[in-house]
Amino acid sequence: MTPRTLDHTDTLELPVTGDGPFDALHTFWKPSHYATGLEAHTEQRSWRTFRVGDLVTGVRLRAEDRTVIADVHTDGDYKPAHREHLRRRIVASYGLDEDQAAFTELAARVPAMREALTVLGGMRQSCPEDHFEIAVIALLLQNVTIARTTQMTRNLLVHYGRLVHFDGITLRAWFTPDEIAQVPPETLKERDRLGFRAKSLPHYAAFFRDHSTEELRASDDLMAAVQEIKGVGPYTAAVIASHASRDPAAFGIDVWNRKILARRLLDTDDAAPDTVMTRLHTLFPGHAGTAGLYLVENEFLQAPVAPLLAPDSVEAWNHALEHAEP
DNA sequence: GCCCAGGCCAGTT
DNA sequence: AACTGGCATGGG
Repeated sequence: MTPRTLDHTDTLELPVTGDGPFDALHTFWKPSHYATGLEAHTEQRSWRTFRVGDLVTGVRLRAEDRTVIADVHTDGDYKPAHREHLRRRIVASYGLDEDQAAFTELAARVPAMREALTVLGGMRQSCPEDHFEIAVIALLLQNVTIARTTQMTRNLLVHYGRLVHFDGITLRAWFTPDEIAQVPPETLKERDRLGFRAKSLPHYAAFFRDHSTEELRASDDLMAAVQEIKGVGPYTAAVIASHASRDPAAFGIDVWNRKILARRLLDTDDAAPDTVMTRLHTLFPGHAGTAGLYLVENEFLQAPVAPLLAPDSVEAWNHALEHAEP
């Protein structure tokens, strides 16, 4: 499959206005995140695709001190509205305007958080996905191993996403709700191997097609609103709230991070979800999500799920994506 | 075979 | 309200 080439069309300089330190590497790249092909990271720079309305954009990100420099690549008619949309999206996705002082103050008083804070201080939540995209990712995480989540993600992106090339890197890009809403559940089940999720994805697509990001951001109870979608429960709703809406208090607990938090906060191999959540909210009132993020990422720092790319392995990365079998 | 994965729903107590 | 079985699929 030959990727569509995106040309350099803009450069955005985005100051980090939130207080406290800024850890660019661990803000752009999360050691615990599985490989999607939507983003690639080296020590010095990151690449990521964004759907901006009708446009597919490819962005190279790097930081110079407290300024994030985003080199934008597109293949379509890039207008001032696209530029403004993308600027807001990147600032929000990486929390460049968020204050961290409240969390840092709480965290400094909790011994179990000391190591994570030392190693990752200045890391912000990262969610380049919009509400629809992160909802789909959470759906694909439900009750399966990461290997199968990765398989399903690849199937969907190969069949319904885009393949693009810019600044020397090849990446996949998301499908929009419109682009996938009409795919029949049988196809999602049989061709894309989604299993019982095949019935849910069309409901997700229809909901996010009919409710804009702006509308959802304004919702006074987002978690309740998205749980109206068939296939969205407490876990998926919390992932959407903590990631896409950046609610620092929301944390999606699953069998995986539950064990990590039980060990770090309760000194036991495992515990009931309620026990873990109560402990997390008690230790970090209003910031349970941020606290969970720090503890989980610290856990994966030494053995990342999708490691950083060495600069000389970009060729192999591109080849793998361009020759992926559906 | 059997068990379990970075859950959710519908049907029972 | 709180519990339970079933749901798809693939890997150990």
